[in-house]
Amino acid sequence: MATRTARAPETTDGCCGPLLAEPLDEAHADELASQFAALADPVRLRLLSLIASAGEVCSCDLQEPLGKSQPTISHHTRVLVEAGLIVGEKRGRWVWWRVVPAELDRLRATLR
Amino acid sequence: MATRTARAPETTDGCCGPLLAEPLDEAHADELASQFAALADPVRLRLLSLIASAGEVCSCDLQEPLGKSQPTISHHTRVLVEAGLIVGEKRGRWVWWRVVPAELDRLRATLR
DNA sequence: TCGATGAATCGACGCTTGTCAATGTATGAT
DNA sequence: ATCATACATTGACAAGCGTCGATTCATCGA
Repeated sequence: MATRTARAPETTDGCCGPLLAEPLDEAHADELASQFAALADPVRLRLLSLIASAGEVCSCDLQEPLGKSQPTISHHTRVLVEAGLIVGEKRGRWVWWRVVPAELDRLRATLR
Repeated sequence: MATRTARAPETTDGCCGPLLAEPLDEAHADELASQFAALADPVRLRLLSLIASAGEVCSCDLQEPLGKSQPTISHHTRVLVEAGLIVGEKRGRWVWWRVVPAELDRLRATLR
């Protein structure tokens, strides 16, 4: 969530230009790989897709369409947060999730 | 390699428009996830990057920069082939690898 | 203050994955 | 025909990951 320390976009500075232009060094490869790993699970993709297409989603609306337990969903949102792809804001009793378009843009840009 | 049945781009037809426009169904999520999984390893990313930036690369030139054993590299190329991201052509004694730009484009397009 | 509710954490389980040594297979040179 | 070389496959092992039940933590309403 927003209040938790998200450690992903420590990289937002200048990491990882086009993957295909010049060979990656190991450090950048590790960072990139862990971001792609966040997308390498069907449940997380559907989660991300749900959040993105709705603009903003409460956790309470995720469990039913995904068909997973509450701890499992919490685990997946955490992975996406640590990858910098979504952020959660705690409002009242619920957490509202949004995507981070800039981070998706960065990822997309590496596939050039 | 080119002669092995690559089972990835059975999807090249019309799978998976923008991830962020509408919720993914489970089938598409599975396919997409396995493609991202192919990118979710630092060795494979560097492998892909090496191939892409060189245009075409012989396997014999991969082992040294990657610092992995021959079977390990063979394993990773296989994963990338099955994801449809590279193709290999056996010429003489060597296999030459190239990226499949269209497939990378498809993947990139899903991150919108 | 207390009980109820939403979400994060913990512990455990089975499955998948990355890695390598050993072996197999195909191609080229002698 | 035989040997050397380039790559694929197999088998095995450790590490990582997805999942859930149980528990804990935090927030709100009564």
